[in-house]
Amino acid sequence: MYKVPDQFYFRLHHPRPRFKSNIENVLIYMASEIVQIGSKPKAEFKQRLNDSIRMFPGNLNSTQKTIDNWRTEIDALFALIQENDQNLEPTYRAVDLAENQDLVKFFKVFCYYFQYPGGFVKNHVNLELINARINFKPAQYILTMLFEAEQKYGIRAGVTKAEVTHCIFNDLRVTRDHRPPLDTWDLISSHGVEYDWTGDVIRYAGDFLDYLVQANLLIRRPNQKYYLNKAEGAAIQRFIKPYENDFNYYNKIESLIREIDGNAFSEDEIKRLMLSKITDLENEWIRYFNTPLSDEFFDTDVISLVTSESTNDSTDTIDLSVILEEIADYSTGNIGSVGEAIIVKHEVKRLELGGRLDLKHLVKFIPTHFAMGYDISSRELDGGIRNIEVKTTTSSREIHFTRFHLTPNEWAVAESYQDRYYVYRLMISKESIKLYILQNPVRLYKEDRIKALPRDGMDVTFDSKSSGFVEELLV
DNA sequence: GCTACCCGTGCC
DNA sequence: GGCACGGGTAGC
Repeated sequence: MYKVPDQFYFRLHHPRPRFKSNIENVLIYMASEIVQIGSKPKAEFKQRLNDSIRMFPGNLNSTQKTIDNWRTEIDALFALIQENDQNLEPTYRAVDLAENQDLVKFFKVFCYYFQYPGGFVKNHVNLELINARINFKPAQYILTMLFEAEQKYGIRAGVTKAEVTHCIFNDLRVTRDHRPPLDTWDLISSHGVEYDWTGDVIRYAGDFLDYLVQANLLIRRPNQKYYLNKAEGAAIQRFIKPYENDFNYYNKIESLIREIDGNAFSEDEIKRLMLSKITDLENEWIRYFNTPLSDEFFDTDVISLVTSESTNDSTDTIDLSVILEEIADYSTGNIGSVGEAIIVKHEVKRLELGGRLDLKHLVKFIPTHFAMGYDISSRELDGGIRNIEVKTTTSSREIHFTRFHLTPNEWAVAESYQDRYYVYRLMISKESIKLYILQNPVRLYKEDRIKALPRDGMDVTFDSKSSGFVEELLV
């Protein structure tokens, strides 16, 4: 059994995600609820968020303890809430996730910013990391290692959770001394030794590798190894390059260190000063974690997502690449415009199959700046108008619970067009593209078939499993 | 005393 | 073996 030599052993840790198998649904739910609550005094904010968590399917009978744990741990890890004066409020990241529902992008950004030391662990833990001189960005290190190994040896380089745990995460020669990634690869590939695979030991590195999969940067094969996702070459290069901005604890505490060096403080005083400085950095960390990145930097490239090597052997999924070839012109757009392009194709096909070739040319995309309250003007088979608002989500795995936001204008337009107004909910994942069609959302709401909460328009929630709105995508 | 990550334990 | 509940417990 391989063990890191004692003098180099330092076990890294981050808050443990609950709901691991359901993380996409929980994250969108939490972000949406946090945005819905808005800016509120601390106690009220916490209470309202607890109430929301309690309403999440399966939580009705959980103890208060579990509810509190959800609230604090999800926020600690993903930085969805920030302090502002005496209030708590949603962060930019929470708003972006709630509104755009681009989970792949969310995880890319998360992995990009994730580092040790980092604001997601308690201050005294960060102090230990700083005292140990740890300075480690796991996404950058892992992606660089796999990329360089592939370049040098011309192979497909894959790693297991256990290898990443014992040869990268828990070894100061990497996390403190920045051993060249290729050297680490050589070590891993030459080892031929057993590793400790038991639960908690490999949990943290394992979770992080899974986040890289959610970000579409790695793929996990049935042999339990993680490989670079060839379809995301450009994004991977962004992780490998030096960062555009950085959150360097060591630079930020430099002046304090100088002050300590110049004075005869006791050990307790030094610890207190350091902890207080790290506490001060906490809000700055949340702001750093929420720095918006330019769209072309991280917006999900839908082509890359669906042309990724599949992680299962299912053969009954539709051939997504065929669909995407047809909309190749849009491949650099954000997920919203790709979704709209897919729906234009879908509508043309629907009219064709309905024998109305004469109406095809009337399917039109309406640019957002016209503020019509819908994205696409299409036709019914009887020639009547069908106005369509497209709402798109991406994630690595399929998600089942879904919500979307309609602006005040969209909701008002929906109300006036009634049965002529449709919401096309398009959910793009590595495994499939699913389309849910909601005709006349205002009526569905009045008939209690969907839920909607007013917030600068309406937050609409429906359950894709039980509501029966699913429609086959025709492209 | 309370809060919020930490992580043992037991379920699936 | 993976995963989450909810008790543990350090630090505020």
